[in-house]
Parts: sequence; C-alpha cells; structure tokens
Amino acid sequence: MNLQETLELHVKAAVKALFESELESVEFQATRREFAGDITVVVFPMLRVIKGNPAVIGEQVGQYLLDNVDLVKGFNVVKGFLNIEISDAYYINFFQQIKDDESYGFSEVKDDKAVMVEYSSPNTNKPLHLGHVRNVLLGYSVAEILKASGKKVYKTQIINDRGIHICKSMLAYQKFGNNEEPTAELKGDKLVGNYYVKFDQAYKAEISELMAQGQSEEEAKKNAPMLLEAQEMLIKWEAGDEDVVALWKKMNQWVYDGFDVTYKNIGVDFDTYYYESDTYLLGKEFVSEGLRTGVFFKKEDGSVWCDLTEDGLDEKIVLRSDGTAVYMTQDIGTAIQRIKDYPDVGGMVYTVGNEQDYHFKVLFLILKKLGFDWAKNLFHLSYGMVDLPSGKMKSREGTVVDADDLIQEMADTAEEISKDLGKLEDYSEEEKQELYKTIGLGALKYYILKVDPKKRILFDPKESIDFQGNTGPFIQYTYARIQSILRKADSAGSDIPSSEEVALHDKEKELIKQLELFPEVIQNAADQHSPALIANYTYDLVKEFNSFYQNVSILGADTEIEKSFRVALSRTVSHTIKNAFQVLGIEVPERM
RNA sequence: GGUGGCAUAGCUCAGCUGGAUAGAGCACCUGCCUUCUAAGCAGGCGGUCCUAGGUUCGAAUCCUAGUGCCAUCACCA
Repeated sequence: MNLQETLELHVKAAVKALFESELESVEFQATRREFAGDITVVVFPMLRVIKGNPAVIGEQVGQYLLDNVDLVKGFNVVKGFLNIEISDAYYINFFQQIKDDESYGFSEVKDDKAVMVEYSSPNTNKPLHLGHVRNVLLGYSVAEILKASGKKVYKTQIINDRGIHICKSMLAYQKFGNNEEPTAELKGDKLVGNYYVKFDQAYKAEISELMAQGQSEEEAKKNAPMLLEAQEMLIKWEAGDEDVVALWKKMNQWVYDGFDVTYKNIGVDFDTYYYESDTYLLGKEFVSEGLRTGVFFKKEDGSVWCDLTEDGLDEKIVLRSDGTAVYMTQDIGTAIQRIKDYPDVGGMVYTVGNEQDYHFKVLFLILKKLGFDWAKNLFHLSYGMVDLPSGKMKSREGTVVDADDLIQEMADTAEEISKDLGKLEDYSEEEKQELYKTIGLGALKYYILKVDPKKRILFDPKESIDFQGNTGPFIQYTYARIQSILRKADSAGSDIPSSEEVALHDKEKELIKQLELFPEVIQNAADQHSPALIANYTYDLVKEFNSFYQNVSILGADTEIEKSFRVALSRTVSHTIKNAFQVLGIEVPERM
C-alpha cells in the first residue's frame, strides 16, 4: 500500500470520527513548493458531504491525523488545502525497500494474454525517412513499456511488398539501371529509392511533352507511357511473369537488407514479420465468409462492400469488382493470420500515422462484425506527422530527411561537442565512436519521444536538435555522473540509516518522493500508450538529482552513514534512469 | 460540405481523473568550476492558456458555438 492509499484510509476515518460522514474518495496532490508539507489533501470536495468552512475542516482533519497517524509529523492549512508533513522514517523505510531492486518499476508478467505491437510497416520502394523513425521509435517504446507493465509482447510489422509503387522503381531500374548493384556506399534501399525518384522524373517529363502536344494535364497523367508500362508490369507480376517476379525478388531483397542496417542502427528489433503478398489471400477468404454471413454485400458490378452507415460511417469497399484485393482486404487477412499464428495474442496495437484514423476505425469495426472476440482489444496508436518547415516530406521529390543520414549527423554533433569538452582522452577511438552514437541517438530518440504521440512534430533540419536542457544527452550525462561517483565510492553504501533519528535533507526527500512515482508512471504510460510520460518523468527525476548533486556533497558527507545513504540513493536514481531509458530504447553511457 | 485531431511564453513542449499565484527547456540577462564530470547548478526576464458564452465553491482542463491549421471522407496504400 502506498502513501496515498494509506492516508486515504486515515482521512476517511478522521471524517467518520469527526463528522460522522462517509467519504467516497479523497483528493490528493503534491504539495506546492512554497508551502510546508509533502502531500496535500484538497478539502473542497468534502464539502459535498460535510457542511462547514473548508479551512476549519482542514484544521480538524489535520489535527486528527497528527494525533492518530504515526507517519504524519505535522500539518498546515492554507485556504481549503490541508498540507501534510510526512515523517522522514516513512521515506527512509520506503527507500530501504526499493534500493536494491535493479528492475525497479517493472512488473512481472501478470497477464496470460499477449499483445502484438505492429510498427514500421514500410513500402519496399524507398529508404526509411524521419517519418518512419518516429513510427519505429514510438512502436518499439510502447512495446517495451507494455512489457515493463507486465504484458507479454510480440513486435511485428507488415511489409507492403507489392503494388504499383514497387513496379515504378522496377521499371525505372530496367530502363536506366545498367544492372547497377548495391555497394558499401549505396545501400540497397537507397538504390531502389533512387529509381523511384528517376521514375517520377521521367514520368513528369512525359507529361510535359504530352501537354505540349495538346493533351490536358489529366489526360497526360493517364496516358504517359511510363505509367502505362508500370501498370502493365503490375499485371505481369500478378500473373506470375518469371522475369518480373525475379526482378521484384531481387530488388525487394536489396531493400530488406538496407532496412536491416537502418533498424540495427536505430536499435530496434522485431519478433515476426508479415508480408502483404502472403496475407491478402486470407483476407479474400474472409470476405467470402462475410458475404455468406451477411456482414458484407455485393453490388451489381461485383464489388463487395461493408455497410457501416448504421455506425455513423460510410460504405466501405472490401473487394474490387475485378475480384482483386484492396488495402482493407489485406489488413483483415493479416489480423486473422496473426491470431492464428499466435493464439495467446488477446489484442493488437497498430502504430500508424493519424492520416489513417478512419481506415482503422473501419477495420476494427469490420473485424468485430466478423465476430472475432479479440477485435475489441485492437488499438490504433495514431501519431502526428513529422513535417518540415517546407511542408510534407515527399520521397518522390527528394524532400525527405533520410533516417541513416540523420543518425549519422546526430553522432557527428555528439562528437564535436565531446571533443570540445575533452573528457575522454583515455578512450580508444572505437570506444569514442560508440559513445558518440549512443549520445547522438539518445538526443534524437528523446527529442521525438518526449512529445505527445498524437501531436505533429515540426522538424527543422537547419536547427539541430539540442544537447542541453530537456534532452536525452542531459539525462545520459546525469547517469554518467552517478556512475563516476559509484566508481569512486569504493565500498558500496549498503549501510544506510534505518532509524527515525536521521534527518533527511530536503533534496534527499524530494528525490525519494520522485522515485516513488516511477512504477505508477510506467503503468500510466502503458495505459495511455505514451512514451512521452516516461520521458517527462525521467527529466523531472534527473533535474531533481542534479540539484541534489550540486547542493549536497555525496562523497564528502559529514558522517559515514550519510555518505553511504547518499551513494545508495544515487545508485537507485541511476537504476531508475536506466530502466526508464530502457523502455524508451535509449542507452545510457558509463562516462561522457 | 460531413467527420476526426490540434491550438499554452519569441521558439520547442509539460500541465494526471476540474483545485492554490499556469510550469520546464531553448533564446536573452546575472552569478557559480584549486572541492564528487559546468552536456551542470542558482537566479532574472518573458503568458489575453485561439475567441465568445455556459456548468462549478473553483476551468488551460468539462459543455456549446465560432476562428485557424492538419488529416480524412477513393474500385490508392
């Protein structure tokens, strides 16, 4: 039972004893800094049950608590706020309980149903850019947060490996490629992406030409030979044309190899992969099934639809009149396939941009209508777009911030700063490079994860990401500082005060209070699918620690017991930073 | 046009189920490194919480209407 729960019982008892009334709940908040006290009871809500002056009621309840509850050491009332001072013994005892727990904040798996988290889900015709980076970081972190909150988790993605967009890259490669192959300088995904751009250039040139010949823009766009050829290629692919399929396989493999490098760079992983080309057929099966059971209906032209008008939505197509699958068909198939493959999965999280809010609303509804009980546990982790000052990123026009480049730039910035500070003279070149990457990635990941997922991010490549203030490196730096102290504090502080006699320094007490919040923050972040809550918590913790560090001497404490206590406190803070950053997917360095 | 999201300091963002004088960082200005790592600490400057109503003892937070930006409403994905 935590402090708040304990106090709630006592406040209820106080109200019963003093006013013969029953409170349903008690409202608490942290005491504001300018007042004495550790936790505050808001008296106003009690007025519904008790009549009287809030200040007087606060006074009476406070006195009752002081007289009857050991851990209450004092109180004061300001307007309708009862500020309660808690004894140091409470905080010291609490700290005793958590100080040796290296996985503090994490829960054991307590749910027999697993959650599948999908993220990344790229098309295979171009490299990953900053938008994908947000997706990948969010999905990975939410998966880790869910694990930490006691869920079994599978990480997965759906790879959109077929369609007209891939044919465009393939066609341009056939025309202009000269059998170019990926090299160390040019990864496969980049190579394929280049041909996607080349397609677009050639296509646009043809459009201009046709328009010069007198066609309207609309006509020209439809009639351009490049597009016609790409469409022809798609038909050939679906017909299983050997040459086309061979090229498709070759180029897709280049892209997968390129993606793997990027994922490894970012530091994310997947437990399973799904390919659109594998799952759309299962989707079609269930469309037939739904047609039989009346979930769907067929129009005269043969296309199949789902009528969602009673749910306040429109009719949605699930199969084209020519019998081919649409996006929705495939997503129905993929969802069902996943549950078949992993029967312990009880719910899924889809990390996909908010431009697809409607799609997922419909998908979930259709799956419910098809009668799957797990359909009620589907969640669209919808996040805002990452935009540039110039607007949307467009791969075709080359206005994207490339993921690999960005990671490299961040590491370069970290290197510059580190060199200026010159604290790593005795590190080997290899160790240094590794550290620069840790710091650079830390800056990037924190920058993206600290903002509420549903808000859009405006990223200005000209203004580099900060390394000071509310940033990843600031937090990493604090961690490194603590490690430095721990290295110097020869005998680890296992000998910490247990008596009520020790007076806690204000900064020490604030730190313990902050530590106390961590498990709840993890649960909240899991419930809300929000890494931002973890990031903001960690920042507060670290700020508190730095203030402690600058104002209180740890290794130079007056007594041995004080020194041990402060070392132990620092160590626990560093565990907590490490654990918080682990679920954000950010590494912490021993030095920096 | 219908639907959904967002709007807080010059900039980037917090603000939990409504609670005290709305908080951080960056930028700008002051101090602090012979003492545990100054990527730090201590402090200053800076606000019509988009607007107008409403509910409430109390609203940045909830409701209604409006404004602005974004997305979506395809036999595209």
